Amino acid sequence: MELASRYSPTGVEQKWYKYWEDKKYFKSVPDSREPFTIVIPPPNITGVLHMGHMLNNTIQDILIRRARLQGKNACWVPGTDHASIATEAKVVKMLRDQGIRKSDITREAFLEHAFEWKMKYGDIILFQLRRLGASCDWDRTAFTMDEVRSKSVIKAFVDLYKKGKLYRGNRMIHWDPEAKTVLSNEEVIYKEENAQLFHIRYALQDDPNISVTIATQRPETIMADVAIAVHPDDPRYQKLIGQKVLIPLIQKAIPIIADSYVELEFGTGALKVTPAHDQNDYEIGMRHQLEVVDILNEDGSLNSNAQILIGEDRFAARKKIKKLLDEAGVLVEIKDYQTNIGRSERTNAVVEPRLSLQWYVDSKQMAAPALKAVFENNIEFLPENMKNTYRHWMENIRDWCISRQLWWGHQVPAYYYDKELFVAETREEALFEAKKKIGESSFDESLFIQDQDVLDTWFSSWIWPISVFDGFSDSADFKYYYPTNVLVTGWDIIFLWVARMIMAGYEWMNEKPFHKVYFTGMVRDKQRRKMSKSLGNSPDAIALLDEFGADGVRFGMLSSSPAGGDLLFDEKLCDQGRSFCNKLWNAMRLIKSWNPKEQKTSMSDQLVLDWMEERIVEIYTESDRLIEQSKLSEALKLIYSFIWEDFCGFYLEALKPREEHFISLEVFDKTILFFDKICTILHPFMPFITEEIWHQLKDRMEGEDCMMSSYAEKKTMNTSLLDGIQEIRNVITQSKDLRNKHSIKLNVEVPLFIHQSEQGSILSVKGAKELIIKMAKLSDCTTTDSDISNAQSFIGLRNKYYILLPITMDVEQEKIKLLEEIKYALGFVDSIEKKLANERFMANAAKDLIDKETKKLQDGHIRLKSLKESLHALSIDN
RNA sequence: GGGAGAUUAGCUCAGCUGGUUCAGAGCAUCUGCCUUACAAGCAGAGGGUCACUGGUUCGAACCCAGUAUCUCCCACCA
Repeated sequence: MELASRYSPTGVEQKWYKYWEDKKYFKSVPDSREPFTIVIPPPNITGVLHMGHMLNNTIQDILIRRARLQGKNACWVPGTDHASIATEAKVVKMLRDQGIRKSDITREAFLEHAFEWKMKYGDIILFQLRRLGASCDWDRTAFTMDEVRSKSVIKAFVDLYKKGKLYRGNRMIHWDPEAKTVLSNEEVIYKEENAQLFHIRYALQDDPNISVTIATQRPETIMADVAIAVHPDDPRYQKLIGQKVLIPLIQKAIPIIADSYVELEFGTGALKVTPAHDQNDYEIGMRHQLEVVDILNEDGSLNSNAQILIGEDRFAARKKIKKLLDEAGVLVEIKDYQTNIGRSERTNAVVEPRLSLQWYVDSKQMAAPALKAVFENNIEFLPENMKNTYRHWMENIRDWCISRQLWWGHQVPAYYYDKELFVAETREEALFEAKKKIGESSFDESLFIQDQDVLDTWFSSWIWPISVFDGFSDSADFKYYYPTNVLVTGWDIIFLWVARMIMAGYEWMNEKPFHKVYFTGMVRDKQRRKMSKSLGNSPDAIALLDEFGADGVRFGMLSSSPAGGDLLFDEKLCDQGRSFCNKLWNAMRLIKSWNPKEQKTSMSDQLVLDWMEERIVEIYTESDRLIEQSKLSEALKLIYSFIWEDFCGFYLEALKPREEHFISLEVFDKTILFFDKICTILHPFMPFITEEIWHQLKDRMEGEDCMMSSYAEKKTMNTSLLDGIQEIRNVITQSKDLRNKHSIKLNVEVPLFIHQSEQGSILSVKGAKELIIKMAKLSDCTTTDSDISNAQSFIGLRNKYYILLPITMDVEQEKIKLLEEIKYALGFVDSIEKKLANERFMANAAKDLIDKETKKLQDGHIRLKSLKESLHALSIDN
């Protein structure tokens, strides 16, 4: 069977994914093994796979596959988030396209549409994750609004309420006029934007000739003004305090008050006080017992309290009122300035401060154990500096507004009868309580109504590590899998999600939800811009998978992605991943072309085999250590260069039969064994190609799959062998380089001489000679006791080497080269001698280090001597 | 306003507890090669005052102080 010279992931990836799934390799049930658990950060059902997901889930898959190879009971729980605001917006739009308005249908009808939408689109992203190779236990797929998760949410709410950690409060909140719901602080994104500052003149009620000029960015709210505030010490306004001014256009009289909140320097030093539409104004209003005039509707349009411009949207109203004020002659000036504007994370609408009655979680007491856990390193953060961010937020935590004026979500399990409030897990329970309190006889059930709001999406996410295992029902799964091992997520949701999960873990289970949090960076484009739909700079994830294959993309995502650091995505990296697949593929093709035969393994082959055996142990140990430290990209880079340089570049080249394809049985078998191990080591990173090669290499028994193989056993390493090969490779490179520099083609075979030193030479290693001759394309390789003056030379670890090239020597050039090397060697020796002569160094340095330095000094002296001899010989001969 | 981090090759970044075979990798560049697995390849090469200034130390890319530039987070004044 002829294999193409290029690896094609198409078909191969689908084949193996199905194979693994059919064999139920992703499935996990509690058993006696050690569990290794990850819960997925549930993607929104409105989402399609983007770069952030790919990065995130690649990392999770690597960790979970590695755990599986280590023999642990690996369990990766997938699922989706109902994404209250985002989904509701999508469904509203879908209905609008069908000519249906949300306001025209009932809550039940709307939810029916919404569930229908979810059924149709909600799991798309989970299928896209399969393309990436994600080895989730799909049987466990959870959804934040499915039965178990919904029950958990309600339980959590009722429990908190009973513990007195939930309350309703009438406060200034952030209102999203587009989604028509309240938002939590964390859902508002502030950004500096260009705005205008309007200076408007308010005339005194008693004397139209005197006026006060205020500065505002929102002139459309002047009708909601209830006072003008000035600083009590401001000399400009001293006489006016206590008097009244008229609001322009509507001529409403409002008092001038003094409040030290006002800054003298800003604007005109006079502040219009609008309690209904500004947090700080609200507080001023409270202090001065001012009324609250709300002139905005929930959609951001002006209501009848405004008296003018009723029904106009706030931004349209701003334009219009500007004209009106100008015509009235009260618009003094307009200044451009920059200010922070808060926008809704989901709809991007400018948020509106608004006074409203909402449900809150009393967060302060919950924060304490959550903060402690992280600072005592009971929960590890990666990168560590995220701890500071976390602490700052935790120490200044504000109560969490959890109610939302939406339909899609978990309806607040609170019920009202007249003015009485009943909170219970079911309507029946609440009803029972209500009747008990009110009295059965006078009870009118039609007056018994449930709270119309739903809960913040994050109120279901924060118990996700608990609810996916049905932890509130004390399940066996929960006991086995919780706490989970690691959470992999972006740092942008550290407050929205991570911090709250930790709080929830301690609140209900008195145990952390995960041991470690691996924060990934944001995926950015080459210009460092965050990838976003609106910029159009985000590549289509599926198209990428099609083009480069999942393994290629996984390689690309990971190869430049340290924890926490942002990833500058470049398709080139995926291309490099694809090339790597091709390299592996061709290594396999080479091995498959060999004809194993009963013959003795040559000495040089034996040397290479022994070396590779050591090298694999070394690479496994080192890469394992890196993964343990969560340095995944470094681990991958290490494995990559090992495979490319050592395995393909040296090992296979060294063993490759020159003309015939015959090879000794031992070499053949061992090579396959090595390749097996390499596949296993690489598998977590690039699962598809490794499984494919695994099966191409030889016929496997049932269940003998790369995904379920086991890691190489750790052994102590023979470092002298590793050093020996390093010297051999050095000699080979230098020999080739010298020929290259002198334009001697590689197929011109030339002799190499090794100057014997007291420690002998590399040729004392069995097989070294043959190996050097073969790899460096030499005619011969022998030792010598004297200097070869007409040859090109180079210095190895301990020996000097001469390569005899068919050229005439440039003596002067050679001398300069030697002098430079001598200079360096002198400095080197000198610095070590100084170091060793230093009492403080000898007293403080570890013994290991001193030994190492002593050895370095010896080597240095040998080199120096050899160099000097060469220079001497060169001078005498010429 | 408060806080965190960064500054190393043309670009993107490694460099763990200070120790001159550690100043590294990948990409890019240059030179030579279609050498029987791979041109998505092979053999090589060049390139850095480790932001700046001091200090600690026998020794500093690494520790300390200051300066400059940049990034991010939090809080927010109309």
